[in-house]
Amino acid sequence: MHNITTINLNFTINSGQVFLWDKIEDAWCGINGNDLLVVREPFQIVSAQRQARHFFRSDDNLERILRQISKDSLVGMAVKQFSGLRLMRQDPFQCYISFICSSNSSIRNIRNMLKRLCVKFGDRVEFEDRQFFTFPQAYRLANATSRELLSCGLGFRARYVRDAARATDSGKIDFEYLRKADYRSALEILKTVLGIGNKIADCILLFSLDKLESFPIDRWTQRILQKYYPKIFDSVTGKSLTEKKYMYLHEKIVEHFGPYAGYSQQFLFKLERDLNKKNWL
DNA sequence: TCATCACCTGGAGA
DNA sequence: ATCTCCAGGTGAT
Repeated sequence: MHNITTINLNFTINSGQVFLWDKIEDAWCGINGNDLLVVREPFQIVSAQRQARHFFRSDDNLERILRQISKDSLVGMAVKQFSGLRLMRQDPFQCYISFICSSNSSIRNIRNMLKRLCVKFGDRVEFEDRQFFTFPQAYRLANATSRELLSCGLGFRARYVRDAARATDSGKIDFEYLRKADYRSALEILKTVLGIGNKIADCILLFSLDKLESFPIDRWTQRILQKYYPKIFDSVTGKSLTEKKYMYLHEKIVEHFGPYAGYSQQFLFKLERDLNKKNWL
């Protein structure tokens, strides 16, 4: 049960990384790009499940990472409390669009927007007599009309989504290039897309492009830093996070939490949201 | 460079 | 029921 290879799907899926997952009977079903993933608990990664291994980042040296981030005592506590919580390696395009949609919205609402995009622009797949819709290809969203996007409830994000899809479709944004690029360069490139600022860029980098030093700083993360680390992160006081402040904070964060700060963030985020009884999916 | 403010929408809380 | 408020931010002034 406390084997380090055992994944707790409930913790993992309900930690704000993904939006298109549903628990159906005893299985968790999720959309990842063009794939439908179906997993059941207790879930243990075995070598044969190549796709699942990749998705759940089983290539990470988890023992080393958890040891490293547990040097911080609060993170260490969260690692024990949420044993089995993992970072996922999502389809980059889906992750990119998902977090662009997350802007000034709630998890429930984000999920609704994305589901409607899948139904309207994705492909229908069947599994065990149930219907699912995969995530749209970039060209489908790039060619969508604003009326169609608005009908999915995107609101002011419709323009962002269409422009972002066009950037991918035209090759201006190349995820495999970004995956190989260093953290800072990749961040700057993502931020050239309308609707992507520091926070959303960090989410995309952490959840789909293997940048484990990313530490998205949002309302919750700010709150966590202020509440538990008032001395170290005393610069989080103001409401607005300016560009300079964000960069400075990120430096301090990596200095304190280490090169796997992204994993730390995931445990802390889960801890604080649960503590405040916030809903997930 | 920094602080304010508007922004679509729908769910939760009063 | 009806209304207000706000939600994992960003872009424009």
